[in-house]
Amino acid sequence: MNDIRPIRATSGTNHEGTSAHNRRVIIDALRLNGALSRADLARATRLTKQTVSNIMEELENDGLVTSRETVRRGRGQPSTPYGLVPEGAFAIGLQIDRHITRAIAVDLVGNVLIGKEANLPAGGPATGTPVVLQLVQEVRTELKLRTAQAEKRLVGLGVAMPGPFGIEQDGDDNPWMMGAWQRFPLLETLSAGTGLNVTLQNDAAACATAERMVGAAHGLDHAVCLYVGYGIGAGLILGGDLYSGAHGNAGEIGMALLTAGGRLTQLEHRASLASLYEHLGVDPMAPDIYSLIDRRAAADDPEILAWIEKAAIDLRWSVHLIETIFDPQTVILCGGAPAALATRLIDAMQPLLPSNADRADRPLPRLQLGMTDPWAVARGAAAEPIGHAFDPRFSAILKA
Amino acid sequence: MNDIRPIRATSGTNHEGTSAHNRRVIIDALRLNGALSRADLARATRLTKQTVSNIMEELENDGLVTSRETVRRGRGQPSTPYGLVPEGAFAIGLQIDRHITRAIAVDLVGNVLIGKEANLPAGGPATGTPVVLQLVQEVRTELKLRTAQAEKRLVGLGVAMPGPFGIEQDGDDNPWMMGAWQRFPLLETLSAGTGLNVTLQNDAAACATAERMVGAAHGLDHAVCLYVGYGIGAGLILGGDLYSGAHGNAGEIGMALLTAGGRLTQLEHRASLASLYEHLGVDPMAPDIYSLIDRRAAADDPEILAWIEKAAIDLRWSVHLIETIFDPQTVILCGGAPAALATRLIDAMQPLLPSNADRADRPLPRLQLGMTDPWAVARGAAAEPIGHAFDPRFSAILKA
DNA sequence: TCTTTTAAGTCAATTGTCTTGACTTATTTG
DNA sequence: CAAATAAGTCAAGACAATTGACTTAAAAGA
Repeated sequence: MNDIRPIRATSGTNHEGTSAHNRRVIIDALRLNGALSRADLARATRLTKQTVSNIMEELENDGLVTSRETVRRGRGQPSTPYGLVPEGAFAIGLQIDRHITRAIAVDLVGNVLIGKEANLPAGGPATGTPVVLQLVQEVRTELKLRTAQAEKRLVGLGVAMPGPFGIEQDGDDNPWMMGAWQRFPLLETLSAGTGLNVTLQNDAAACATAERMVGAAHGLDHAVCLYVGYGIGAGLILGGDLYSGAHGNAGEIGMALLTAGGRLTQLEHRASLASLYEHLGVDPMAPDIYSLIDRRAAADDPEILAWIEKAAIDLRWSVHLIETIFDPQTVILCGGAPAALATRLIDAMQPLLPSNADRADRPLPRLQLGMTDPWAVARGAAAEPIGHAFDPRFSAILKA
Repeated sequence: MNDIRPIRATSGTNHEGTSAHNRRVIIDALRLNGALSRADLARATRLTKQTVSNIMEELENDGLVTSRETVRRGRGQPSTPYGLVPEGAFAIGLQIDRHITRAIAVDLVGNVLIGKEANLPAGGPATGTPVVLQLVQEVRTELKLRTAQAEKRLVGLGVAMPGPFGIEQDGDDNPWMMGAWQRFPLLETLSAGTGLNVTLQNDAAACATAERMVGAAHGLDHAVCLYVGYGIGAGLILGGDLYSGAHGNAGEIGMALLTAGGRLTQLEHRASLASLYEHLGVDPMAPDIYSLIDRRAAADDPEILAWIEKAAIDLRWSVHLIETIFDPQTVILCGGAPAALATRLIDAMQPLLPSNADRADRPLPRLQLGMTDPWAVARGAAAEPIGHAFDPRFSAILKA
């Protein structure tokens, strides 16, 4: 009698879904192509001139776009391009790493306005959460002082930290593995502490998000970011969207197993900054380690070069694996590695292993260098709420 | 002056996109849950009762749904469930393999109505295309005889064959690698030869499509089908959709490199029916090879068991890799391997390697058995046009 | 048995959003 | 200076979902 089976279904949509989608499509087109006239937008989106005009008027009233100088392009009435207003929206990005946390404020077009960092005390979330909340608060306050409208145009707080999430791991007691943070109800805590919409992704995914919004993956539908940081992971842009898997752990290739020296080991143990620090015998906790590595790499320090040679073998394999499995348009090396190290790694990885990605008509290189500054992860974290609020996506048309 | 840069943008949508989406959502809900009343559908899709009623009337007129016996569920007017009409749509699926081709006809709910197979002569597309077209024509003719409406309800021809596509490979002259087929303009030829909409996917993707429509991946958003056939590949259901990559070659894990016996080799060389045939010294061209292997496996033939032991090592690694990289809800072993072999493979793969997929709250097993009959690939090929025509997808709301 | 409650489903009017076609404006071309 | 071309607006129309009142049919309770 009481048939309470849950019914599975996709949500339907209605006029508002249509309208929301079309707004996003227009914002996206302006982000990808720069300023465009209403007529250009109508052609590109296949909407009618009139529809575009109506939406543009709305967007202008909402402070998201403004008109630029008219341009004459041959016959006919000159067109009036419209461009995104950077101050149309803001987001805060937060990176939580092993011994450091960084918070930044970005605007609608991805400019970094403010960046602050702080040391994270040992002791996990119990002692770390107040530090993190304090840092976010500082950035938020400064943003408020700079731009009066910022507070009400703040679309969310994006958080990035190393994964995997929700797994009981071996060596979970090792503070470097961040197990305590990974099992902590971070979203709820930060949401309650800030009153903002909070989202979480792993650091590789955050890098991919950043590359997609303003970097080498801009406008690409299929790209994989190979993130080399303290750990190693892949951020996946598949079909135009970030892919996170069923539990947010997709792309954790650091945990992929490979046979090296006759025994099965994790990729992470062979090619990551952690393995470099170990190789060099330096303390990963040292505050200036990033610039130290950068300097030594730039000076072609033989110890570093030796590690690069070794790591390149496994990274070459990783690129081959990524190309074979994902069939992307390009692979982007990005993230926590200093620029001098990253460029040398890429050089050492040449020639890449033959793969399905060898095609005569490639418009993009198989492997390219992405962002390598220490703030890249935070930028990606900040890009997530912006993208969530403004990018065209299937779920955005569906009813709540 | 002449600024002819192409403008990149997502397409907008309008009322028809909305309506098309809502129709698809309803059909999808009926496929996933079986017959549902209009009120149930309204709740599940978040559409209003009235909207659902309007759409149901349309769908009934189009012959896609019919009412069932009314059911009393407590107080209130009894509800009238509606279910999909199997004869509402048909599709033809075509598998092209190394020495054999199979064509089937399926209906809207995935029933296989007709299946025919033929030997493919050596010589590639030049000699094979007429055979393939003939086979499709036979199935189509028989379908027409059985169901008067079938011809005008035929939504397309789905083709599946081994990948990768569009690559110049080593050993391309080897007829077993099907290089000539892979570079042949198959879509155009079949489209011209049949007048149908034709789509192409690799055999692993086809299996995943079949598992999604009527098999173990039914209703799952994140599932990977590990296809073990003459080659080995992965069919990827990511975020509710089949993922094919930038060039249709995503999931070609057979070409992934691993170190075995001290040297780098492809997974395909270690664990695939090709490697089994080689191990057994049998001719892969033998017409009854499938049942031969099935019988020998069922009888626990020691040579087969030896191969299974060896292949299980690499397949365990594959499952670990898939879980690590895709973070799916489940992995499904499916495809061209006979049932007796597949079940023994799964047993031999236990225990699986520890991975991110080890979670206390798993609702599904990490590895399960999917379809293993020789027709699975053709079924998946046939499922593609049906899914394309009736499943909710982002691209279906966009303007042409 | 009769009334009330509850739920399915319909009817008719309304609303929100895109589309259509005619029109205006501004520029280049000949 | 007229014709051609393109950007952009105006006002009416079309389409599809929504709303709220209504009808129908069954169960529950008095």
